[in-house]
Amino acid sequence: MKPYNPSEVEKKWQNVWEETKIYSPNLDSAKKPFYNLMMFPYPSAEGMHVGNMYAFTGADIYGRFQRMQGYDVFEPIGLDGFGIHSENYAIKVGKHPAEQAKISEENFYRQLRSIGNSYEWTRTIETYKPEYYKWTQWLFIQLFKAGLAYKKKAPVNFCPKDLTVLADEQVIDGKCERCGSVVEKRELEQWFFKITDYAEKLLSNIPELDWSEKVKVAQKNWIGKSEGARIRFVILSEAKDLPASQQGGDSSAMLQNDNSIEVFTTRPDTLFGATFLVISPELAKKWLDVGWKAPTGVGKYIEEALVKRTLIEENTDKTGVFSGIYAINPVNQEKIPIWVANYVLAGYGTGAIMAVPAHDPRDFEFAKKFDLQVKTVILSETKDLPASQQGGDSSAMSQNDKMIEVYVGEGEIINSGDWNGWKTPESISKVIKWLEKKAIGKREVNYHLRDWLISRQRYWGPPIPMIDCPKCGWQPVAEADLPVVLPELEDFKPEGNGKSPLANIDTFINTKCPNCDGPAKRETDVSDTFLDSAWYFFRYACTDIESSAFDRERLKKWLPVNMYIGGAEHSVLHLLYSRFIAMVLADLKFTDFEEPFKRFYAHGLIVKDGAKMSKSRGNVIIPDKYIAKFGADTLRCYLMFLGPFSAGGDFRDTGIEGMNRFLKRVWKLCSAVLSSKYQVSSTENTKELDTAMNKTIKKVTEDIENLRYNTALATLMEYYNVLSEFYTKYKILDTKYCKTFVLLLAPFAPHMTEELYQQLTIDNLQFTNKGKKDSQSFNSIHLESWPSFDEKSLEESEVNIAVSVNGKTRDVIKIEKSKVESQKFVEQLAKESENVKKHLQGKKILKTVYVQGKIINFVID
RNA sequence: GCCGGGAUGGUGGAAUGGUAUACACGCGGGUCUCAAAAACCCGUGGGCUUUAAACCCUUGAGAGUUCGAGUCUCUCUCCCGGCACCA
Repeated sequence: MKPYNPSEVEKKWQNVWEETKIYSPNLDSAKKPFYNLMMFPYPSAEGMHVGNMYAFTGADIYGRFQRMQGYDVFEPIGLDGFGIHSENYAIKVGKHPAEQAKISEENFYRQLRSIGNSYEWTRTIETYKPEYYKWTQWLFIQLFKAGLAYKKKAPVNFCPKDLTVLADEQVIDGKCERCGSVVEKRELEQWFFKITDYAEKLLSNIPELDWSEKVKVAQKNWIGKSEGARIRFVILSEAKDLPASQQGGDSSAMLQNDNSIEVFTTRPDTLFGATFLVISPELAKKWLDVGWKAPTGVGKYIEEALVKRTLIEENTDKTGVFSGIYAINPVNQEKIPIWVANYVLAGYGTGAIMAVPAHDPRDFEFAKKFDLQVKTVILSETKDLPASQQGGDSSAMSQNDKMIEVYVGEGEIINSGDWNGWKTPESISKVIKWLEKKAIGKREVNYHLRDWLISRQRYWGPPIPMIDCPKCGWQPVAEADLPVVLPELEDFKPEGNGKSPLANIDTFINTKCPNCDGPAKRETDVSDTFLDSAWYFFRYACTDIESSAFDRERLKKWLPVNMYIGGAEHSVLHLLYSRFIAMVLADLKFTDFEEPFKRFYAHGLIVKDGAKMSKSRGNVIIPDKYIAKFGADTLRCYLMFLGPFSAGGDFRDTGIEGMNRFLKRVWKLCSAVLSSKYQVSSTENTKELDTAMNKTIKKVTEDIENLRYNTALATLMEYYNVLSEFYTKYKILDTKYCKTFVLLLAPFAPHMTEELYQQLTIDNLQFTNKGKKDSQSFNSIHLESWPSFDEKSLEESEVNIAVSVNGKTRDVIKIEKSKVESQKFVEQLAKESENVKKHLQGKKILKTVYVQGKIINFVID
């Protein structure tokens, strides 16, 4: 056999696989469907880096393993090429995004082919092609029809560099997720999806997901459920200059007709301790707008606070001003002041809070700064607190503030009339019932999750398929008229005027109303890239269907996705959006499942020299040159051997050579075995080989099932060492050991194992191809059955038993397997060991612990 | 601040409460060669500057549970990731 030449072998088999379509399951007739999905790659112009390859290889190994287990594995691939990132790059290199997309697509697909994954190449998707985004637009329309898409003027995140708005999820630490610019708050009219309608379902479904705890917790925190009460405070009638709110239904704490103000709290049990109210500057501004005559200085403060709000929120200094108005605490009728302060958020709850400085650190800090009353109403359960701290009215905190600290924990309610003696938090619901009875407040649940801001003022995305008619209002484009094709624009750059470049194209804008046929105008914004990727896995299974986005029966067969592998950075963005879309489609009776991903596995990150790979650092590794030098198989194995798949690793050139050596040795051994004339089916000493083989099968199988690829490879190396040693010694090795070896290695190094397997089976007729599929022209290793192991062969005739004295190992003795059950025998043998004798000499054995077949421990005084 | 995950040789890492350091990288020595590369062989946690045996120490620090702890419990230090004025 020829020496190992990866580039030759890899090209050869990649072509054969694609021609014979061995990775293309029949989606309608498949008996055991397995949807193996990896996260939609964004086709960056620089090409695929090793981080991508790491993720894809890990996912592919799992898919290949399942295929050899007898599943009809569907492993699709495509490109998420719409979006700001692609558009910005096109602008940078002075190309049109569509032109750049073509170049990137070609390059990315070439690279994807070179890494040797078992992709279904006949069902690719590119989000920027009309045959795909037609259905993205269709999806938008379904949401609109269901009342889940609406356009509204709201304070939104605006990126001054990308010149577009961003969803909450795309703002990290007040900065643009993409470019890192500090995000501004702007009041703009935008399209939203009502993801908040699904907050409860998104949350309550989490326990049934087979996802890592980390990702589940991240989603849980992002949804951020808080249970509590909405409580009404009457405003003192002296404040006659306050106008009542005209329109009802406003969820914010606008003044109600009966001159009251509402707050949300998770601690209604501390209501007796509420010594003042605080409203957000935004809410105060609304009051001003409807005619509130604020005292001098208050209006100025509000304006200033609002300006500061649009900047970065790094300044957490609490500021505020007394509004001049008082409210009545509904439970004790005390007159308490209303303040306007920057530490209250406008977008959460009612935009107003009741401040309980004794039991909330933020309120405490504020009260301390402005010398406001602090009133303890929860008795601390911590026994060693000074008695002075435990209860009583402590308004004079400024005189002795060391004595008073905030207590946020649980305890007994005190100084609270009827509630005294109740234990919190168990009695919170009791408190709420009490409040409801007296019509002071009612139970309320709030979520951190906001509606998904879906519109973008950019060019490179699917136009939002909506038409604004002066008579009929917003109307969806007729489904028969889809897609709304993205016009080819010369000047596609964003202008930053809050409008998409499409707004300059009269021929695009002017259209007819689908309802009344009168003149109307098209929406000119495009949708967020995250919408493209929120449903692509539906379409993969239905790329051959032209009449609809997907076929219900097809989806029933293939979805939810059996295994989804991707980066943890999408824990809240993509995964949450996809779950939302899947739930909506289920509710609209398009599909039969709510959760799109049964199992999600987050892989680790590949770094270079300890730092995240990035263009700006100049440490991005493109796999091409390594593949050219060592082959994709070597690189695949190297990446998987770095460490646990969930942990990622540091990319280093030196390790690759080691892995290349290993594969070369495997090739060499198989070649030698093949060319040796005397292939015997059994030799004198094959017992140890059988044991090693069966052990290896067991371990590798378990490891791959649990995505422990690094230890699977280590086990294979150990197995190689056994085979190699044997062969060196006897110059003979039955090919079955080699066959098993290449079968186990096949998911990791698909090309070389295919070549070796073909050689090993070429004139070996007694070997039947059990896993053989319908119309294959050759018996690919990748369609073979995964080796099974014989439990009996795992048993060795002799076992090693560690002998320890007081827990310290002093010797290891060999015992015949048949004798391990007799403790007496083992004990006696152990005591005969010279070294053990030495340690037992003159000591009294207090106790002997024997763990069968493993260890015997003598406890001495 | 809250939540989640970590810390093991020179390096990446391995270990259902039962022989810590598997597997590999690197390094050292050797074989082959005029020489080098490749390949192959041997060695490789520390005490320990000869070898072998024995002994002692060693899984971030300290305590505890246990016949026995890298693994379980508590306290602490440091690192990584997420959320963060969400009432």
